[in-house]
Amino acid sequence: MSGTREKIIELGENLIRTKGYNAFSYQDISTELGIKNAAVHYYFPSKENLGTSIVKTNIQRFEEMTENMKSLGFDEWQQLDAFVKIYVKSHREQKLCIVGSLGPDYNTLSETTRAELVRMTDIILNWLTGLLTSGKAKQVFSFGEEPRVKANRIITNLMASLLLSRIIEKFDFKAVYQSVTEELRS
Amino acid sequence: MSGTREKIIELGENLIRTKGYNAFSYQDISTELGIKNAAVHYYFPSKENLGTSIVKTNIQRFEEMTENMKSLGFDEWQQLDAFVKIYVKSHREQKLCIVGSLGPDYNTLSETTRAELVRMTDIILNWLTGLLTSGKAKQVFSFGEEPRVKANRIITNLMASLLLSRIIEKFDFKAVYQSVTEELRS
DNA sequence: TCATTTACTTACTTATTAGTAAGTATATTT
DNA sequence: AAATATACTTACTAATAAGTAAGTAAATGA
Repeated sequence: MSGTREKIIELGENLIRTKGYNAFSYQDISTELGIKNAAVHYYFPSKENLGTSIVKTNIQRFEEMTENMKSLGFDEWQQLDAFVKIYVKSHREQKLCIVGSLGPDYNTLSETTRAELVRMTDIILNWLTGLLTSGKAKQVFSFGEEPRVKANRIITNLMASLLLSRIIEKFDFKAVYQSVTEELRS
Repeated sequence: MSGTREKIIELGENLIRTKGYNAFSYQDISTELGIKNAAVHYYFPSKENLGTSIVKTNIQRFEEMTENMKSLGFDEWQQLDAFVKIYVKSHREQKLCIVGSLGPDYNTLSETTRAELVRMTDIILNWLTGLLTSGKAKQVFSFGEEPRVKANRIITNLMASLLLSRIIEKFDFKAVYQSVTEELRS
């Protein structure tokens, strides 16, 4: 096993998050990996297939992370910090998140890829809502709104800040994510 | 004058905001307008050219709106409401905003289109920052953060909420934009 | 009225795309 | 040792993309 399949998924994800789904081609991947176009089709018969696999991999990664935090007994603040760190890392790597990259192309995606994107977005929003609900109940987080609305506002802050950082060089990404968390302190 | 040029710009904008920049073609436009491919190239020699014109048109529209509000003596709340309404309209039409649509494709855009997108984003962020600064000084808006950071957080809330509304059917867009404004009440 | 500009069409070209069918060398299994 | 599965390559196809050169019909201007 040379791990080509995994490399294709990783490269595909990076391409989606830097150029966008409709701007990358199988050639981009095959050239980078030093293989032929058809070799990519060997693993992923169609682009829709690859797109779906990339989203599925991301879902798995997210679920492993949250389950891991749970089993390690992370408190609400630790979990929130770990979550925010995902976006801080994306920002450092000048990448958008998967949802922010594939969302604008939603209407051009296949039904199966759409379904996975919906599932991923749901999982993230539900997880964060749960975290905020629990943190509010235990009074470790302090905020006035409904947890679901607060979750929506935090995620939109993080997602679109990655986008604006790409456009506006001096966009203060740090100020945004810091105010997101500081606001929750009581 | 048949207004073909204006129709192309309008259609192009709608295509960018529904399918994304790299997913639409001159064929999409020519077919819809009942003209030939080459006719679109007659007005806009290259796609980069069209993209740039679309962003420029949006900048003009935004500046006309803000100048108009100023000359009509709109107060801070009226101006904020008018601004939020742009996104409410986009939401109703199931479209993203131009920045949210072109941002993910930023790395695939030409230098000239990028420059206009940067300019547009700057203009909007500066305008909202100014509005929040003035509203805070007059104590008609109440918020703790720096106006620039608050502006960033409001815009990211609105932009990415359009995106999430596209993915998650039952995404509560209204709850987000209402909490954005209600939060500013003292 | 003649010349020119405007607003296109016709008919291409070149490049790139996703995708496929058939072949091959190397491991792995029986 | 023979059969088979794995991981590809070679060599394409068909579709679509952006873009162009040359032509045309109608309106406008001198």
